Amino acid sequence: MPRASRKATIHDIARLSGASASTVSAAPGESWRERRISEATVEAIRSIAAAEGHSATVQARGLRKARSGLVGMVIPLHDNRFFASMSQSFEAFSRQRGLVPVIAPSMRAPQEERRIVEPLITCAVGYMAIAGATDPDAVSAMCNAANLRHVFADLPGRGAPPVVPDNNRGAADLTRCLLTDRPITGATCRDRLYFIGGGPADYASARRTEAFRDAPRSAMREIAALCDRLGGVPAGVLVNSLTAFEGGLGHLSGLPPEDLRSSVIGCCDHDPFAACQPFPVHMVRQDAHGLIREAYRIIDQNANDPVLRMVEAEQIVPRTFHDRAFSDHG
Amino acid sequence: MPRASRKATIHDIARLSGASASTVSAAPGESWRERRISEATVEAIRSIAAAEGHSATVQARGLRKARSGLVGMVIPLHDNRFFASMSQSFEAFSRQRGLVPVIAPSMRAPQEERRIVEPLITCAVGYMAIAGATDPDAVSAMCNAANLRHVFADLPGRGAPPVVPDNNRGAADLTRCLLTDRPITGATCRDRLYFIGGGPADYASARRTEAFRDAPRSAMREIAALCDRLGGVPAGVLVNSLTAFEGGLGHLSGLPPEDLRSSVIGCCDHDPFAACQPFPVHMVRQDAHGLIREAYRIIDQNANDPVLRMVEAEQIVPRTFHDRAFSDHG
DNA sequence: ATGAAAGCGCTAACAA
DNA sequence: TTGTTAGCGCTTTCAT
Repeated sequence: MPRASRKATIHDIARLSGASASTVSAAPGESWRERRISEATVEAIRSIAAAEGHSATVQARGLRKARSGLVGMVIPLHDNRFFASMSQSFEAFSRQRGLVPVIAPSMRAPQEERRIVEPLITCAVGYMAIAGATDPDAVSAMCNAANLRHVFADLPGRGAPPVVPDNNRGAADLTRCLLTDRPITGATCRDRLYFIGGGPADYASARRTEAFRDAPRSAMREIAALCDRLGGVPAGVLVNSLTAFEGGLGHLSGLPPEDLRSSVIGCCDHDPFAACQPFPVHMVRQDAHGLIREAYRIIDQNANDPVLRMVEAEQIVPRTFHDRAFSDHG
Repeated sequence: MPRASRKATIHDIARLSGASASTVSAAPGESWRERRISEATVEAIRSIAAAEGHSATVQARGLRKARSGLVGMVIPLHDNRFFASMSQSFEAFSRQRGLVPVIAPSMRAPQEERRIVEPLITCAVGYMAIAGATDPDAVSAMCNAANLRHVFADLPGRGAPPVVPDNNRGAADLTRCLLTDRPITGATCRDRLYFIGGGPADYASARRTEAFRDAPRSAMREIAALCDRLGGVPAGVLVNSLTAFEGGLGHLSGLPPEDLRSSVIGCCDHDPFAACQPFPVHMVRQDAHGLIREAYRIIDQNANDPVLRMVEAEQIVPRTFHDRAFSDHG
């Protein structure tokens, strides 16, 4: 089924059209206007180029113009709701600008992160977005050495503009919702709000792969121990992440339903199925699209100040999972 | 913070090391052996190249060798568990071979699919994997015109080797599990097994974006109508996809728990949270990694026969969601 | 054991 | 309004 063994070049098109190579070169884009080439010539060239299936080779053009037409993005992994949403948005914004995005997963390992950034740099990407960086300073150093503009998303760095979700705000809103749902007096130990699955240390350590993998189990132990100590499920439980929430469910779903009746459960991350429990679950959906929109705004503006940009998250009220499609992160 | 304005070239390194450009060119790889360059010279060049932060520009090398070092993959969208797993695997296999993967989402639209394939071709990708193709024949035509090897995954095409999940086998296994759980006599209409959320037509039409988005709602209507007609939840419900399952839950979770006690529910797709319901759920997890492994086997073997390769799916028994980490797709 | 030189396909001055 | 020319940075014969 294969056909042509060698692709046509502008010289072939030049020969076929009777024009010169440079005229052919100018035809596809808009530069023929400045070069004052007649529209007729351009049309003629375009049509025979189309017939021959010619299109400028990215390598040659890139070599000449010192730009590859590629833009890079680093994410911890594809196989994750949040980062996949970011990929999807980055794709859309990039294509919209006529650029081809190269998205590479770092696997949450600083070493791998550096290994991933290097080929992106030698690919001559125009700029780079780094999401969930484990070693932002190292990445910044590499980018700066190559004079490459970059932004950080989700996890901040000091070497380039960072866009982060407003986690404090999100958690605060969530807490307020929980309190509205079930006024908490704090009269007894059980009548309080507890936070499960990571604290301040999470930023630096628990985001690493191994800890990440173990998060469900450890959250399950954590919540089981808490309930055991208190003699029942506390009035409010706020779970840090979906992974932890999964573990939390491991304990909570084994309990008789009436044990949960007077408790409110919340999670700082969102998943439509996770939201669908026999008890109400308050969730916060991170705005991955907004994060990337903001990142692209920085890129478009050519900003490079390291001021933190916050993007607000969205409150998800309990049991609304069927109001929106599973894949609808719009 | 930016530093060097222009990247060092082999000529710079040549000048600095006292060697010639061609010698510098041979140093990084293995070709210096055939060229009988002394190991000492190579080491010297390598060290000063490293010091200068030099690495061969992909554009120039690609132009010269007519290969870009890129490999392409087309997926319907990033923001989906199944396809994200495929991306993740494709990444790993590609990097393992020293190639940079470019993964582009087609949004399940044939027109977009063609728009996406074109830049990949002009990027001179070495080969291409197309997952969930909506118009495989058009893609094959484009690839063949560019003499580009390619394989299809998930959805087959006739123009290149296809790797597909063994859906029939998966559904059959699932059905057997359901029947084991709750022997179905078929004595009454309710005492039967029903299939929700798509039939044979799904392959061609319902996979389209619009239908995809509407799937939860339509599945919810479908199952509600069924239960209404039968006067209750049937003995067995097999749901086609996660999106449909989400809609199904919209109905089922509103029912009193005892209404579901004598029914078995199954889904042809898998999600750890979806599996965590107040009633047992049988699920099938597609082997995205296996699909890509097989696709890469085809690429490595340079095969191009259009014989269907099947990859088996994995049975997920009810309520095991906390046995594995959320992100652990092994 | 190494250097010189000729391009890969394209674009942008500079001519005409 | 268009053609000619000189490279972009690298690899690869072919000559030393």
